[in-house]
Amino acid sequence: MSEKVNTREIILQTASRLFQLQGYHATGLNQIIKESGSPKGSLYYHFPQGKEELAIEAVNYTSEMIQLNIRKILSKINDPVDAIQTMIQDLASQFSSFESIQGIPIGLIAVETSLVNENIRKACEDAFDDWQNLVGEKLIENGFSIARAKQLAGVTIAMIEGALILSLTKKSNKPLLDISEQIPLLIQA
Amino acid sequence: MSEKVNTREIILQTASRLFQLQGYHATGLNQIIKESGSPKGSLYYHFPQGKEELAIEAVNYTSEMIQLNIRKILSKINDPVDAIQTMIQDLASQFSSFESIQGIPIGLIAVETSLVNENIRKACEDAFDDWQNLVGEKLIENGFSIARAKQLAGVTIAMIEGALILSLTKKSNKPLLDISEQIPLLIQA
DNA sequence: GTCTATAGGCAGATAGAC
DNA sequence: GTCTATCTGCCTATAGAC
Repeated sequence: MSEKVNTREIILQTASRLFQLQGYHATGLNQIIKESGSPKGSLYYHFPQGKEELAIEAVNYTSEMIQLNIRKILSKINDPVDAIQTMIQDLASQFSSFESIQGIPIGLIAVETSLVNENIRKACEDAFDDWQNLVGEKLIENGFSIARAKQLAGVTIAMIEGALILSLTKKSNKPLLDISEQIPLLIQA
Repeated sequence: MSEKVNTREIILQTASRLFQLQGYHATGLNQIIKESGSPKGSLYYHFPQGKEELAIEAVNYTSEMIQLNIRKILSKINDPVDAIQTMIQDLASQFSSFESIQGIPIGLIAVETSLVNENIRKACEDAFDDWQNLVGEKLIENGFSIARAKQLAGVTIAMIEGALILSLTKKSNKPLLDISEQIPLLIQA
């Protein structure tokens, strides 16, 4: 109903994007308020705990966006090998266009903060677990044992995160495409 | 000959350790000089370009330590599957003891800086390439084609980096052990 | 080569008007 | 709920004595 756009939402989206691109420590609140067009007072009104709270909410927000994407692909493609390969190739195709990449960044924030900030680390752990569970359920539906499905889903997430690191570093989507090719070797009855 | 320990070396080792644990942006020069016991003047004498130069040298230093470890394992174990699994399990075993982990950290620095600092990014890319080449040569010696060996070596590095992220985030070495189990599926004649 | 003091800027956070 | 002014502290970097 309200024509007024939600200030909190704008701040959150801006923060999510910047944390993803630059990481936690390299992203300043001043940059977030500047790019979101909101003053600092509003930021601290909506996120009273400051940068830490904002980071946790941003991780949750990003995780949910990624979950939506995973669900969409998994429901559209029946074969789990095809589905996972499509997920990876989707990421790879984003790579050429812009620097608007989803997904690594939680890995980035996770490693930056895992030894330093327990609350943010936990948010990242939850994100990884949620993605892993989505993939794991798909494998269980396709006849894998629960234990094997969980393991393979975890391995898949690890491969994707690692390939994203290499792709970012090498400025090429080849590492992503290379792991996509190996999925059939891993996932076989 | 000189009883005097090399100041430059101490600064470099301290910086390497801190960058690995905390990342580039979270590590301040003040912390480095405090923990190394060297004054700021010495740091800027040995690394005139400041933090960026120090980070590049630290990445190179860390990469060489890891290369030594990879070479040692690859020369001791003939079977490539065994050798790679041993590398991964070595990493996994470091995990329980301390927070003295090697290896991720270059992934951490890589992602932190890849979009922001071209010189540091390049140093990280070189590190990844060196590790990949060591593994790749081992596979070529064991009968894999050059193309397939390069691809598998890259996939191996990606899996290790990704599993390290998950292991750090979950505070468990299980993700590393899980990828180790999959190596035989990937590497087969 | 080693060390100290300090400059200059930006960080996260807060107070308080509106 | 929104916005500005400001505090304190840490950051990288430099100047210059020894």
